[in-house]
Amino acid sequence: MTEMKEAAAAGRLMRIQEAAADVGLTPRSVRYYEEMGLLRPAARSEGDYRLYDETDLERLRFIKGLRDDAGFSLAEIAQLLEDEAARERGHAAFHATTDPAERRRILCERVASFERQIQTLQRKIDRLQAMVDDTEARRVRTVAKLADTGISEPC
Amino acid sequence: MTEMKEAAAAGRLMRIQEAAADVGLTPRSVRYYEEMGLLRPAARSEGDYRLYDETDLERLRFIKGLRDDAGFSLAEIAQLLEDEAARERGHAAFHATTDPAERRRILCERVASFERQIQTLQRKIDRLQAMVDDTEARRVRTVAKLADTGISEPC
DNA sequence: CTAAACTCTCACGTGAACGGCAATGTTGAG
DNA sequence: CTCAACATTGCCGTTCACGTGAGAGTTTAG
Repeated sequence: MTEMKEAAAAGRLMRIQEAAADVGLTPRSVRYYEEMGLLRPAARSEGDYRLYDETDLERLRFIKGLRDDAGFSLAEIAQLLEDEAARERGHAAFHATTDPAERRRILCERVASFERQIQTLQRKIDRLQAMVDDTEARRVRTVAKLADTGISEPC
Repeated sequence: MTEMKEAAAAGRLMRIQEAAADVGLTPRSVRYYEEMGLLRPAARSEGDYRLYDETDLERLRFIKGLRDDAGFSLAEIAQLLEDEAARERGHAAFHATTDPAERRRILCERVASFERQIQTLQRKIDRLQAMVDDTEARRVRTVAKLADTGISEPC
């Protein structure tokens, strides 16, 4: 039992099946997302196997979230990931310099990127909330009619 | 100028193009939704033209909202409309009886239906909100790193 | 070293949600 | 009544987001 339970937290690289299963996708979908330019595996094995690391998994979870929860198309997700990519490039650039001014600029860009992402999601939430409010108003009107029936008992 | 500006509020019936344009859909989509069982036009002309009334338009707007804003599939929308249909049947049944107990039962069912719909939408909002919270947390961490750079000026 | 299990890259197939065209019929203004 | 404008059904085409092999190569336990 000296074998590792799983390719857990550390800097382990996983192949496509394990990676896909981990985030709840199929290998085919993961390859398709790559084809669409949504991600590239951290590395390739000698035999050209795709190898994913933890940041890849986070990215895949992010994609899945946008697809399932928000109903974004892959094209829209690509837009959001453009920002994400810029942040990662910024991360490298951040560690490549020691100039405080430069570091500050990189971090500021990241913050702005996060804010754009939040706004995109928030707009969707707002529209959904409007639908909820609308339905709620109709519910309230119906409850009012219920009171009109004379019987004021709950359902 | 005695002609009506548009087939405005009243009990006017509109043909498919006007109806579709009014809610921002194409005639083709409207026919497809009918084919999928999402709605049936209020009436047909003598020559079998589809004729839509105001409640049809509301229904179409509801469908469009679920599709565009919530990203629901037509199958999921069909589920939600099952409830909507039940409400409309309830509306007829409501006016068909004068029994207060029966009327109360119908209204209670409508309220429950609205509440189910709200919950479905709310679950989606919650998941989106979780993504926003996540992104917000990352933003905050980045802002903290910004403070660490020594310069405490805003961006 | 072998064999099973996994992976690679094409490449074609599929279901959802329409777009678009054809052949035909209906409406309504003039 | 006529004729342009709109409608009908039917059917094939398309895009998106994958599913599903085929055929060949790679990894790794034993």
